[in-house]
Amino acid sequence: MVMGIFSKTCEYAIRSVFFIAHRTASGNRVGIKEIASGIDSPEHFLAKILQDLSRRGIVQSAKGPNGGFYIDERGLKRPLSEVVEAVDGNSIFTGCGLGLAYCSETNPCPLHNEFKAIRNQLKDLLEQTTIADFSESLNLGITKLRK
Amino acid sequence: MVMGIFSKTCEYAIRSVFFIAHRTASGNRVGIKEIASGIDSPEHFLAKILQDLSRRGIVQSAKGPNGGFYIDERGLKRPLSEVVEAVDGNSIFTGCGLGLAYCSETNPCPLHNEFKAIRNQLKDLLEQTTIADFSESLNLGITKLRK
DNA sequence: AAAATAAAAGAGTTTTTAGTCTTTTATTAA
DNA sequence: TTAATAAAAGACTAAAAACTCTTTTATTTT
Repeated sequence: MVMGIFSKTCEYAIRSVFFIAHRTASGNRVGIKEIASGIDSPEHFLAKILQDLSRRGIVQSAKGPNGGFYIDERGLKRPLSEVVEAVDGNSIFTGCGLGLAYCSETNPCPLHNEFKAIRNQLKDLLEQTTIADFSESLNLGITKLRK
Repeated sequence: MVMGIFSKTCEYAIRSVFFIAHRTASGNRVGIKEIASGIDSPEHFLAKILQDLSRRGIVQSAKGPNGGFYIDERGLKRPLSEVVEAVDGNSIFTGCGLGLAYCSETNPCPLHNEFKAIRNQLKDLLEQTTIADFSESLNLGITKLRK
């Protein structure tokens, strides 16, 4: 009954990539402890999420002293939709609002077209904004990532 | 990782009220077995959901022979948003997309305004359509409720 | 009144999501 | 080359959501 648009895992993923992007703009790295406390998430749980994002090349990591997570030039230009898809899959963009597997253009559920418009708007938003897009507002303290 | 807009419970709830409205337009009642098979949901699980909707007055029920569920005149005019709120609460309309409790107009998360537009669109859609609105398209067989 | 019917209620189990704890591996700096 | 550091990996536990099964209560028909 908590019910966000994304899973909690995905919320942590998005907040963490924003945080990492913001903190590693000048080539440095940031550790899991700092990220977890910076975005108010459970440390080890976030570690799992970042391991996965790392395997997928969305974030980069380095072990050992001065190691940590960072995001390379290409990563900063990635749309947010890639983060969301990596974690929650693409059903949020394509799935039927009423949970009907058959639902399609030719075989629509009662709310098919209405939901399509909303899903497309979400899709556009996530595809048009990149990970880097939010560093600026975070820098200025206009937006925040902690609870 | 299945991730619809609504919980499965809520999807069943919406599909069942559409089904009941459609089947009981002329004052008759429909039993839980028929509803469950009509919308492809687990019978006893749906029973719980309908018990709850019944307590809230969204659907009506009658025990015994010729008993079953139905929706009265007032119920048919209820907006879909009441069904959704009864089951999933209102966080879908009000919650922060990134799961941040503090997030608000004066203390926005990085995606606050973007998500607000999407949430409002969903809210409008659900508030402007009533339970009865879909009987017609179901009658014509244009839309369906089974998987 | 008894039998049949059908929802209500209660008490579970299963599955998924979220979160924790411990050990291992890689890297770096002294 | 050893000690320290930090992510990766693995094996868990906890909580929530989804689902099942059984018993009870209300209603109606015979």
